[in-house]
Amino acid sequence: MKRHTTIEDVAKAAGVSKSTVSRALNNASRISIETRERVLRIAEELKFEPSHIARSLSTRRTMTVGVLLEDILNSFFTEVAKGVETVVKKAGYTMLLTSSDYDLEEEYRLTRILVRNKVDGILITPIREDSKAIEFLKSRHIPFFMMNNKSEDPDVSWVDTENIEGGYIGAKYLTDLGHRRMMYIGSDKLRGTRERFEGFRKALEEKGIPLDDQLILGDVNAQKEGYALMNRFLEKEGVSSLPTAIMTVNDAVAIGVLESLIEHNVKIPEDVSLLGFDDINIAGLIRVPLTTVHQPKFAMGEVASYMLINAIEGQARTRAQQFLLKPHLVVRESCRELS
Amino acid sequence: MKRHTTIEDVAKAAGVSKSTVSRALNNASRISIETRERVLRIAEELKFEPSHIARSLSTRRTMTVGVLLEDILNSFFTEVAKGVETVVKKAGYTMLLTSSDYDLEEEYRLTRILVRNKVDGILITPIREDSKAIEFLKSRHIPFFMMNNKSEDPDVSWVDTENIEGGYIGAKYLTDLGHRRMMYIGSDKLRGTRERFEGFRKALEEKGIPLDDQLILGDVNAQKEGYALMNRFLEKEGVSSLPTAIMTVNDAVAIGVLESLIEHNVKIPEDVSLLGFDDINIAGLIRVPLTTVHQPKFAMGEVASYMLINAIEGQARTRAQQFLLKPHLVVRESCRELS
DNA sequence: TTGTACGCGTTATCAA
DNA sequence: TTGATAACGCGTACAA
Repeated sequence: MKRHTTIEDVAKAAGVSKSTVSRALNNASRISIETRERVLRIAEELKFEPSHIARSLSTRRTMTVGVLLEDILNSFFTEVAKGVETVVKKAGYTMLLTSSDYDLEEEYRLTRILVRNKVDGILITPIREDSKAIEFLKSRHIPFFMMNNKSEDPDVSWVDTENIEGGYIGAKYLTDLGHRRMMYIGSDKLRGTRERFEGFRKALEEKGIPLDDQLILGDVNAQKEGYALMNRFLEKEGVSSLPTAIMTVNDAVAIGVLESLIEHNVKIPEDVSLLGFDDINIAGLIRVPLTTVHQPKFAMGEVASYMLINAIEGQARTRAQQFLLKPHLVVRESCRELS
Repeated sequence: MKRHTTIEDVAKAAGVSKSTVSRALNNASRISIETRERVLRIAEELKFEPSHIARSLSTRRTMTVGVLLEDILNSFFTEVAKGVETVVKKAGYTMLLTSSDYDLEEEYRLTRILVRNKVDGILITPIREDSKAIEFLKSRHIPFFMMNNKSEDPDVSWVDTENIEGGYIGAKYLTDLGHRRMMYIGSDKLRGTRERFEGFRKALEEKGIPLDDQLILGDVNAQKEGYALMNRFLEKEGVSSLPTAIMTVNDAVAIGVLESLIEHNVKIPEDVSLLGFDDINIAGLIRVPLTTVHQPKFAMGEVASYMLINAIEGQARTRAQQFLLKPHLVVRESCRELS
């Protein structure tokens, strides 16, 4: 059974006590330059790596933040994570990344695992703002920050895009192009979708377009699901029952839908206009460059992690904070004007 | 200063000792049903979460595996990670995900952080098979498994695609289409690229096409870099000096290159044929559906993590293992036959 | 400036 | 079936 080198080994090799080694590694003060350098040299020779575990147990700090995303295969989330990583790393923290795949039980399970791991704080894109995971974090007084969702609770901090406005911008663009009969694909279980749909509704109302005529298709979040849903629809209802425009809850779903449409020989945007949401890095490069509503993803990760670390390290009990990010339309080639 | 509930608190509340609580939580044996259920109930009431930190310190196991990727924004790697997550989760482990961004120093730094965190094992897509990070892992006898790379060292376990064959398949396809003057974009610093290029060379040799006529452009791995490189090339050399076909080291780079070409009004595949590598999930959906060499990404993650956990948990000192995965060509629309 | 001794929260060992 | 006690490896008052 091989054991790793401990602080004790270094101490012996240097002929000093554990505390001296510890001071040499952390506390620059209260130690003579000579012994400090000698200890450091010996530690390096022995390839000593201080046990993060033991250190955390002692200091009650782990210097890690847990990041719990909904779908790691959707680059919306990895772009957010990239923003997180940037600021977190600069502050000396490590991020622990996991993904719930939109499964509430899994989200709860992973949250508890993060807490067991004693992360200093948690960044989460919650499936629902009132999920068990959120309740758990609140009751345990774990510093956390919601991303890509909102909460009515004034004690909860979050950063989110103005989804109603985003939905409105997108739908207004479609109605301005002359579309009257549309399909909205998303998940009514998610607040973000509901808000985007609310904006969609608002835009239609303004033009006096009845909502009853619209097709609302739900519970879809991931690319695969969008693909499967559209396949089912086309096989059941046929191409002829397609509306003139489709708005999806995010680009991943839009791409899945696009894939299905192409396989069924539906031309975009000639036969159907397609509008996404998020503006993920690939959106402009897919077969039909996707017109979509841009979300500031990287900034979302930056803001959330910056504020979380503030809360972790802040001495005074700071108030919860909320941030709204502005979306904007990015016009590409997936929508056409109706003649 | 708020403290979390510990095993001690539960013990007091239940009127038993720490050891009994511990047994109730882990060891089903050697404890009476009644006390066990009572303890568990009380633990639940107190929302007790055992400290993973303390447990790890005691058991010398963390039940986490570190996953160190090269580029988290390239979905090749997240697809591999998805494969890892699947088997790792089933075995009760958590994965700790990080990304080096092709930076050797960063790779080394992150490796040491993972070791400090006392992960039970490490899965790594190493930038180089002989990097400091790998040396470090070997010298410290940390169980690890290389993905997406090979090693001559018989003690090192790895899983990789047959890159030479992959490069050959791709280049042969291009030469069969009649291409004679090509451009190869990758990084000669990476073994995978060198191997793929070796296959490229082999295919050209078979047809008697001189290698000297080919343009070899290096150090490019990520989408952004591919985009920047092609921009520089076009601005310096002009569109007229473009070859008839471009082969890239991976799809991410191909997409970046495509982006640049489109902006310069170069038509794919009419003006230039473009061939990728990896077959990432988006490859078939980009503006010009990408003809590419498929790698079994998910399987790569599965094999590596399965074997790593075997090594971690295996009692007998198992030999190092090597796996070669077969690539195959996926023909889409980004290459054309030369008349 | 350095060393001693204790605490962090859990599991493992050995008695009872 | 239970409980007391010693690890696990590090940081840190407090003492020297």
